[in-house]
Amino acid sequence: MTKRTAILESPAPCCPSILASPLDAEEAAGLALGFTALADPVRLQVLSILAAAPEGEVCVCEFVEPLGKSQPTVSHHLKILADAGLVHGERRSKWVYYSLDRDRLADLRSAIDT
Amino acid sequence: MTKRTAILESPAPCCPSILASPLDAEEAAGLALGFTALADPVRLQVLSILAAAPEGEVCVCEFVEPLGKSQPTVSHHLKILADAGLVHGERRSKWVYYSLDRDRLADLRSAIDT
DNA sequence: CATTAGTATCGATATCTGTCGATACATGTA
DNA sequence: TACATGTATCGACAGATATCGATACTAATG
Repeated sequence: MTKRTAILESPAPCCPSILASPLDAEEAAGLALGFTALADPVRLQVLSILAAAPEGEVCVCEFVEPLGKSQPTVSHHLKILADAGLVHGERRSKWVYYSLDRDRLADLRSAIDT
Repeated sequence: MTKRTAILESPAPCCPSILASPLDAEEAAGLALGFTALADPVRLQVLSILAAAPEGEVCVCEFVEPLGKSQPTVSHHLKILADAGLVHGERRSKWVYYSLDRDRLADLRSAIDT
């Protein structure tokens, strides 16, 4: 038994909450990875642009001008967000379209839920 | 008028949401400061310890052993959390007691609310 | 006043991170 | 095949950050 009470045999205790019980170092490290992805202005703008996109997806090239960053820098931030599971990229011909993973964002939100 | 619709003359548009409309660089920078405070395992543990404290406050010296960090390091992290508004410290005789600011945490949560 | 104990600051250092130019890779087109 | 365009990776560098020992500050106590 873990120290967090299981809720009806829930298969994966996906997201530890800060406020439930004191986090051990490992849980904290995992959560910190997620929040590190949010801890940058450019990446927050990326997420907000994705969230506002009518089609739900945005091509890499469409980020460059509004963010005011170079293409390699944009690519770098998209990779960090993708590694954190917050976005997903899909190549369609020459272009790569990124979309927001709202479930993953909800996981992080619930981690700081009261 | 700002681009965010005012809600009944709400005085301070305290917390921009990622998902409402595309953030400008300034809004994003402000939010990133908050998430930067959460982007560290030690600080997440600090918050979880505070949240679990029955009295709602914890003395600095009580963090050192469970965190496994030196006293200066603990003090450093508490300062970062305090600067971000997530905790508040109050000196009582020799000791400084820190408590969690749940409202500020809720602000950050709402910023990534769907 | 001297001492003790808790906390914050300082200085140093190793590591991480954001940024960009150059370049490689991928894909469509002439 | 050669070329053009979109994207990712590489290499380098400046700035930020986590950490700790030494030290200064604060408050109680002998």
